[in-house]
Amino acid sequence: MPFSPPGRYVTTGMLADVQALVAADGRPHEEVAADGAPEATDRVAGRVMLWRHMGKRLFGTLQDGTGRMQVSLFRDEMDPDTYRALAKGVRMGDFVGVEGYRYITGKGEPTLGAREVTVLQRALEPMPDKWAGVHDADLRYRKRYLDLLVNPESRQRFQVRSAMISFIRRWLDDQGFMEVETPMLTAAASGAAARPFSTHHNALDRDFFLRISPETYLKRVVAGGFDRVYEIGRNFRNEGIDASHLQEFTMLEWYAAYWDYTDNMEAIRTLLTATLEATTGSTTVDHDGVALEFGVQWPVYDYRTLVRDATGIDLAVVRDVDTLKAEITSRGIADDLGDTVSYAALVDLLYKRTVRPGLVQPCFLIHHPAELVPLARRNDDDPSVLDMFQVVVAGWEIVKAYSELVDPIEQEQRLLEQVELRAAGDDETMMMEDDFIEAMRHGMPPMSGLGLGIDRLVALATGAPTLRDVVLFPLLREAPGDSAQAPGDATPAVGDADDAN
RNA sequence: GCGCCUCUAGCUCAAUUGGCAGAGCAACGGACUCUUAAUCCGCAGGUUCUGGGUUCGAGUCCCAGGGGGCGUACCA
Repeated sequence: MPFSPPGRYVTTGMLADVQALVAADGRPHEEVAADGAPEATDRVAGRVMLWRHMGKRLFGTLQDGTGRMQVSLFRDEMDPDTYRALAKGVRMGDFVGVEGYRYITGKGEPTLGAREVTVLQRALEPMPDKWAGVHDADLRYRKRYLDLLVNPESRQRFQVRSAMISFIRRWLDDQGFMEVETPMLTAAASGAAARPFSTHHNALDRDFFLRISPETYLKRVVAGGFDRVYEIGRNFRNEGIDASHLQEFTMLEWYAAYWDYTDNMEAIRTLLTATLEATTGSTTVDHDGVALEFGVQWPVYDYRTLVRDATGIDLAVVRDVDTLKAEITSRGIADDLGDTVSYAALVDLLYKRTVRPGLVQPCFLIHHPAELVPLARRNDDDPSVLDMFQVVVAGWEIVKAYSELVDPIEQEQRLLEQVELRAAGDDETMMMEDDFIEAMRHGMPPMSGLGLGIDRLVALATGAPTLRDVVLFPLLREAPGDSAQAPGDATPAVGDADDAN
């Protein structure tokens, strides 16, 4: 059967909306038909999910972004040849438009009785099993369109994701924050302790890094006079993959002049509870059968106290690499620490092994040792710790924030210490950024910034066991036999390639 | 990176101790006037991830490689 699909199909509404209208009408078919040939009142379009052919009558189920709705075709109500062609020619997966009249079937199903059916586009490949769907994780990630089509819980995760980001944007806008964009291709990877991806700019014949954090650029923006700014965007870190880590992940960072970290503690608690309430309808999140309660005051834990209670190691006393290394190994917390050269890396390892897994309910973790973050402001009463906090939930860090270091002299000194560590073999230190120091020398107001891992928040809120389930197309290895080139391998064709777009 | 598990038809899964590779759904042909995963009849569908090995005989056992999952290490 030859179909000639049109490029456009005007509907009178989305499926869920039309279905509600039909249900509200509520007239059985006999009643509608008693008045003679019923007039078409609605036009809908969607993908054919079911097509049940019963001789002189057939029922189809269409699906669009709002839901599903049943349509029916009667041979007696249209040209028999057309009916036959549609009954035989339409397959699951095809897109069709249906113009028809409203009625309720004997079983109570709101249905659009077709006067005219338009095939909008055929599907040449078969749909996944209509009942079993797609379960294979590999297939779900590589062919996400099939996953979204047949797995409602996957659909819903991405709807929640979108709603959360949208809500967060509005909230920040309402608080007087301005959304800005800063470079992803940068000369120095800064703002976090992580290994970067590197790439090459041909015309400049120079290597660049994909940003691991927008932090130092956002501070430059604040220095420029925009007192409250935020950016929602991708960060890239050249690290391993697991349930709570992705190579590219979406981060919200904001900076507010004249705030300190305590202002951010209050702000993030307000924002997160409001976001959960608005997008999931509750401030309680189920996590493997444990109810995570966001709607209360979150406990505040002192970092070094927790580490001391969990391990017996007092980081206020143990201040150098070698002693700490000895303490860790002698207590059997870790054995192979031979290549770890920085105090910060050891502290971090200690905390992640012993403390973090026990932090299940939402909590604030504050006053990390000063060595951990070279961009954070020291505490006035105890300069060996930072005015900093993290929000930890279910063993996942979803927020990191601190009062910012805005003293250029101290900043330069602390970045120099990072450079020395790098020279000693720690490849996850920050790089020196002279331009950032210079910006600070021109003057920066006191401020506090905050970073929120959007993917993790969405995964927690939707019960997704892994971040790959809340990212549409997570990075995977090349599929066997896949001829597509990875983006990094793309070679421009001969000639000008710059007028694409 | 390392360790463990896994890969069978388009999809979801079977296949006894190593003994003829199967089912449901989808597809294809047909029947059917109220279906809801419609039902019924028929038909077809395979490099059992790839390559090697052991064996009279391998989906099954062994070796190497690839994809995926989980754990672990690094990171948020």
